[in-house]
Amino acid sequence: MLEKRYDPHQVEEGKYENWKSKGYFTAGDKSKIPYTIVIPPPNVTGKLHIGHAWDTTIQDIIARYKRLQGFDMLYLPGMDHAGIATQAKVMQKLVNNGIDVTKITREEFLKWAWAWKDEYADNIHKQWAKMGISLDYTRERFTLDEGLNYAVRTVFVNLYNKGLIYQGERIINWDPVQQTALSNIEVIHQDDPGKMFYFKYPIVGENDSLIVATTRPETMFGDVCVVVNPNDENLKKYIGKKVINPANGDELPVIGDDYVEIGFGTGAMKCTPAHDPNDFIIGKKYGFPMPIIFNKDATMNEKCGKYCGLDRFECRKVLVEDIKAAGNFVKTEDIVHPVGHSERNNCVVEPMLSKQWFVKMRPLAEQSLKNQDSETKVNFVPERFEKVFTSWMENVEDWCVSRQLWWGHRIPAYYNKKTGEVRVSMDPPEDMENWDQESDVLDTWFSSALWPFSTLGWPNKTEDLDRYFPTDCLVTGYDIIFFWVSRMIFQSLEMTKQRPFKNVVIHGLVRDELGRKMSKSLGNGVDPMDVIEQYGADALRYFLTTNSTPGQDMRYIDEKVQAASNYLNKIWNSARYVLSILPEDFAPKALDKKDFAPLDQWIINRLEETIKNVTANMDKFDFNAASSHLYNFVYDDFCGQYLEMSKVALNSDDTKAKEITNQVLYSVLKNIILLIYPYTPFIAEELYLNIPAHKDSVMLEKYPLYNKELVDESSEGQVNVLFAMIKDVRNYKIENKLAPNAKLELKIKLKINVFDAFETYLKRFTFSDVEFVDEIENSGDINVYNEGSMLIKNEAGKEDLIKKLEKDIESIKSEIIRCEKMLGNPGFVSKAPAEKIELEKNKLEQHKKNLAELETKLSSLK
RNA sequence: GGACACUUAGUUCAGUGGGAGAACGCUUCCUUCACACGGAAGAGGUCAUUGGUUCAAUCCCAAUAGUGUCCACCA
Repeated sequence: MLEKRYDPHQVEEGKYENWKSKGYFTAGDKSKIPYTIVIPPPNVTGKLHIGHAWDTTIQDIIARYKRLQGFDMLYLPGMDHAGIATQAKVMQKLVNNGIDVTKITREEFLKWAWAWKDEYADNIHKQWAKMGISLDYTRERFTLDEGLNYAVRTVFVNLYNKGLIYQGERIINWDPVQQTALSNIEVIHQDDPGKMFYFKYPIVGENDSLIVATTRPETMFGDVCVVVNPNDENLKKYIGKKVINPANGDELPVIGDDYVEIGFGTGAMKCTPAHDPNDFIIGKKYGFPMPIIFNKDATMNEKCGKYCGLDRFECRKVLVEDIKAAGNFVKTEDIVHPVGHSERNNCVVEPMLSKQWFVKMRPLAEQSLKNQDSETKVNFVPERFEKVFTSWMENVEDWCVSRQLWWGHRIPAYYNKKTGEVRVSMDPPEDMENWDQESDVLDTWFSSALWPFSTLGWPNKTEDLDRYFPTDCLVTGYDIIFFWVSRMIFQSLEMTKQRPFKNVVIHGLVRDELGRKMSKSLGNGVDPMDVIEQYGADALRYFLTTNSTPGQDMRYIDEKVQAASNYLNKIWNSARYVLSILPEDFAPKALDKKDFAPLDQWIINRLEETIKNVTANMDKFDFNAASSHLYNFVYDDFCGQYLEMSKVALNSDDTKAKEITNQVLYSVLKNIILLIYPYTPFIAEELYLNIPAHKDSVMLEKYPLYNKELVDESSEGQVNVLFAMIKDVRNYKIENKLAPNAKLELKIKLKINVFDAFETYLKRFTFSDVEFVDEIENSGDINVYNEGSMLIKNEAGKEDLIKKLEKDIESIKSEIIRCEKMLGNPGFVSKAPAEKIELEKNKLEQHKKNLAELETKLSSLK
């Protein structure tokens, strides 16, 4: 017997471990059609946040839905080593433990990092379990494990041999805190307040000067020339002359290039090829030297004279003061301009000339774009995100993949100690003593990009790869379309000649109650484990997946989780009630619509309709729409109507009616449990295990299928009359200030013969005394229905009743006017579809009929 | 500078080319034998603004305003 109150903790206790130990999460049934989802591997840097909970719950709903539909469901788990983020955290931990990280070796560090990984992986496993994520742990992978390293090396060597990976000296984004290169998308441009400095660059040998503006005076030590537009009437006379760099007194040539925009700024631009991507292009074009003026930690280096050793921002201050003192300062302006920050630690990124490894993106991007025009395109849900992907691909630049870190896949390149020859190969050269391996590792996203196939054993031709790849569905947030989705697509197409997934379901971000992004600095993050502690995993899951439309952001609102919990309590209690009625020897039988009373038929019609709608929306990944169909069915149809009305049959002497009612109650309850199961597996399992004739787990059941054979709408009209009567009686009692259980004298006449079907219901449920008459007296208070009428003898509240009637008549009159206007419009009659016209005609007729009846009633009342 | 999204009830959000919906909140009533984490009844909206397409626009199109997000090397 179920407890009176749904207690999520009691319900959720032990279920996950049971499922897992029984092997229900394990894929591999060859008799079924495979369906594959790989988890977006969370970083081993910390615990899962509410965004992860959303992401994985969507996946789990799909997984549980597909599994119940009879697919061989593979939901593959794993985690990401998250190079920079993890290395930073482990280093911090070592510092906190008093370890001198400057003396530590690569090997020692990696030992610490692996220990860290184990600890955090353990934590994440526990969180997945709490949330009920049905992952196949027999196939769990880590982006840094042996097999994935093999895949990474294979891809690197392959791309290198095709000329799609190269080593080059280019301007990259330098993170001076982590002291590593970053890719473009790891840099966040934000508008920061800053200053534009204007300096005089005196002309050599003349009493004249050029005014040059810059936001980064400290880079002046790397200036190689000043550029003006050759068509600039005011400035072209300076081309060929030399100017003095006010920072260090160097003589710089003035050159002409139409890259510089006339009229922008002062019209003269200083060129620092080693520290600005545009200047780099110019520097290269004219063959200038490219002096690097920063150390790796972004302090000034020896090229900066007395400023050597100063922090870049400190240098800026001092230098500006010195230029002022020398009389070359013109002015400053306060400006707001975009400044690049490291995505990981928010420090200001420094553009810096550096030798790094790059992936040549153009050919790979072209291939990905071309694939979107084919039948095997990746289907974005919602569709609009495809444009985000394609426009990025169209403009993508080469991808800097080398990182100056330890925690990651070490690049399989080797340098010959004597000749300097570079060799890229799967395995180290045989005479390794003569070679040094590249010390850099690869960008974390390089290995993540291979995730959908590397986890299945690629490049080996494994059974799993053959069976489960390409995967069916990837679920992720729109914020990592560039980082991850795009890269999986091009790597997969290049390496496997197949798309990595058929569908990619994009969701938004979880925001706080005020719509703000959750962040550590605001301290407004919500820990899913706290929510589970308070409301249970099922309520959290239900809330997360039913409160937004696909691709849209969502706010975390505590009351809504509470509402979800109330809904589950509602289902719980209805189940408790149904189970309390079913006889001990109850045995489910196949339903046959010829046994149904009109009410039974009605609820079965509603159920089948619900199954159809839920399934259709599940298939579209629209979980909000799917769940609301079920919600309405549970509250309005099942609990609101059928559960109450069926009490009549249950309390009657009609054993046949009782038996059918029991069968219907059982069937509806079981279907509700199965339909809610993907969302809230714990409570579904608990209820399922309490219904008669259950299997060992709800996970062994079959998902409901729409069954047309059970549907019959011929008695809908009768049921609707009944419901309308009940509603009117309730209204009547309220309007007349009668107690809900007050006895009423009613006279009812129905044109269609539903007396047999409803007499008991009418007597038992809503009314206390029902009197049936053949004719309705044209006096007293009368409520009229399409198929009949109901007479209520009434003395009290006559005035209120008249008021209400008048109000109803007003609104129905305006409806009639609307209909008549429409039907009187020649445009409508000639152009609207025939069925629309028919519909309006019927409406008008109905309204007129209702109006006449209301008016009769009103006049009889008066 | 480009691109995308959003603007609907007090709040958070669904939705549809032809009579405006949910949840929460609010008002009134009810502890009646599944559930007061409940039930019944109800109030509350010129669907941002202005044009256009259409027989018909909250919905499609365009512009405007506001909000948010992403992309972008402009000194």
